[in-house]
Amino acid sequence: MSQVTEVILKDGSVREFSGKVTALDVAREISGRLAKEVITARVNGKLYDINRPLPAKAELELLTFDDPEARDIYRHSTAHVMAQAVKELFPGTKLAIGPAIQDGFYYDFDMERPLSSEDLEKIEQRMQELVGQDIEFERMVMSRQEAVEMFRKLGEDYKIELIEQLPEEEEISCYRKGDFIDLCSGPHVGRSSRIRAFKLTSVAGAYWRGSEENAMLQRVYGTVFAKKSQLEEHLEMLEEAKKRDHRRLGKDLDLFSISEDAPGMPTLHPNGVVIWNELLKLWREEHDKDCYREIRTPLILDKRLWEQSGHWENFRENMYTTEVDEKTFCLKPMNCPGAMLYYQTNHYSYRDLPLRTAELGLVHRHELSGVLHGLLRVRAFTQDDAHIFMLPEQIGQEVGKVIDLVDRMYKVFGLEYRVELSTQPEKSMGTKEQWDNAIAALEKVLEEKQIPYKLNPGDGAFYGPKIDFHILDCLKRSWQCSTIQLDFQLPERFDLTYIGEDGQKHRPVTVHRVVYGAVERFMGILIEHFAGAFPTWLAPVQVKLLPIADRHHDYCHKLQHKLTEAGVRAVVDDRNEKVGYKIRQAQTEKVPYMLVAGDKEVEDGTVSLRTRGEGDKGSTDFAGFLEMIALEISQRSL
RNA sequence: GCCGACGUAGCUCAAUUGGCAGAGCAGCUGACUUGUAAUCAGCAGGCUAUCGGUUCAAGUCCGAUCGUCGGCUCCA
Repeated sequence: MSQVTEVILKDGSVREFSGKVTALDVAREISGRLAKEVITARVNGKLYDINRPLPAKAELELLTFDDPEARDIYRHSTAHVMAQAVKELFPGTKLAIGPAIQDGFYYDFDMERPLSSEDLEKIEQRMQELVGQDIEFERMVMSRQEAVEMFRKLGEDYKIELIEQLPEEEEISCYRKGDFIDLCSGPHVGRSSRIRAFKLTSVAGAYWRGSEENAMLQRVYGTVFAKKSQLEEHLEMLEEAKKRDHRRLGKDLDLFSISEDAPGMPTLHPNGVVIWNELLKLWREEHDKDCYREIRTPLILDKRLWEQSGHWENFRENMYTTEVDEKTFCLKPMNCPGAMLYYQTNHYSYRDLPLRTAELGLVHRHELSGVLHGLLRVRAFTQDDAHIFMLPEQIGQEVGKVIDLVDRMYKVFGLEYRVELSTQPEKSMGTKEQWDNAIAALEKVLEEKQIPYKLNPGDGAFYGPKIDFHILDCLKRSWQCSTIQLDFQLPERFDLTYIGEDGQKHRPVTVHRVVYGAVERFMGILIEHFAGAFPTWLAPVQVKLLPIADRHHDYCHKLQHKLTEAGVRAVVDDRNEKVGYKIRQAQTEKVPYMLVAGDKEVEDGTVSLRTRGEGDKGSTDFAGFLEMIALEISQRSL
């Protein structure tokens, strides 16, 4: 009796096959092209190898590289080919893990000596050969014991550790490619020849399971695509991203520098300070609208205070200290204790709340040297902080107002963001009940505002849960900017009170929140976001006046004066150079507007306008230009 | 902090097996008086990150320190 397989395709059509049939067979039936491109199949809702026989009744969906799940399988299979190549080239290498990641994959290896970039080339070459051999990825299911024994024989200690930690009911599967066997839930791409355009990009150390306690492994990163053109496009994109790197642009545009003598503590140059001041101007305008009151608290405070706040216990390894008069003082890593001291200087009625105190506070945190990264990860930074003291029933309203403020301000820059909610970490203060209430309050606000968010269990601050706003940089790395953190602990520790309607003392709730996060980091993100071509309102120099010859200098200086009076940042390039040269420099400085003036313009009282983006715009009436640019600046147009 | 790579003029980069540290741009001086992305000529610019070692000789080789860069979250 021959077995019949009934296949239901995505469009609802039904096909019948006799005997063993695989997803690849079905794809071949449909079209030769699909057979070439199919990577994996969804069979009755489960992902299947395309060379795995289908069950008697199969609802089948064929997935190609365009599908995100198939893409990850493709990447993961490439990681396996790489592992095979490494094991062949470096016998004795132990395999750890090799997952798919954004744009590619990696594999961690435990090996005798570190890999060099020449090794990467060799590995890549060997991979090319393996792919060319067109070996089948063969799925093997085995018992837990069989698997452990097999990997013990192979000396794959990490695989044994992984198996032992898999849940009891989990099926143990391996994949064999020629002589190479790896533990893997699959599925894979069927045959190695399906893997086409790959490149190994870097090698780095990485700890087994990400913990410093464990062995340091060699991690090889790679990227892979279904088509060569896609790979090339991706590599070009990375090159492009490098040009946007804020560290490169910070130097080119003379915005900031970081001295070897102050690692992680940036020095802002005059151009950077212009941007800084504009950011703070916007910030103050928007905060005034929401009735924040700005305060300033000390940089250095007695250790006693940090013991009271709980920072000494929970944050000590990140704090700088100094001895003065036989007392220990700490350089503030956060602004909250200062804000608490301010609250304590007065008595409050429930009518005084919410009290919104804002502070642009410079904080220092001793981050590990290896994590420093331009302006994006620093040791000294200015938080655009605020502490809101409120009645417990005001939480929803106040957090909602902050969310609106963040959204309003990010829109000015055209930045997109993702929201995350983080809950109670292992190391934390307060009771489970307090935490649960706080988390519930935050969830409620997000849901009421219909904001999609990702849950980060255990990622909250030690004093309370938080809502984070993440912005992506040019390399799609995610950076936390705004954060809204509930805190039931500090009011307790500092014994903050207000007098309620009942005439009794009550405990206020505190929200810590930042919008930019760190002003330095936000600037770094903006530099990359705009690739240094800032919108006019942020541009360090908004207009450059370019006289053609010496006799036009006076005219240009007169116009510069008018621009400056109107609040426009304008400079005259009165060096003894040709206009082409001056234009070239203004362009590389990414100045939004250039005004060229020669005999004709002086005579007519006009200017010849050139914009950064569109080039020569021809003769323009100066008064009209002034009006236009003043409006553009005041509206903070993008 | 850990793993790896790197550190030469303000910037970008050269310098053969260890054999006199060099170029372009920027800067300064002068000439040219300039019309939409680089005018020409000249001058100056350095304790090769720091400290120590090997050597007749070190930018180059060895060791340490400091810093920078890429990773150290993605679970078979």
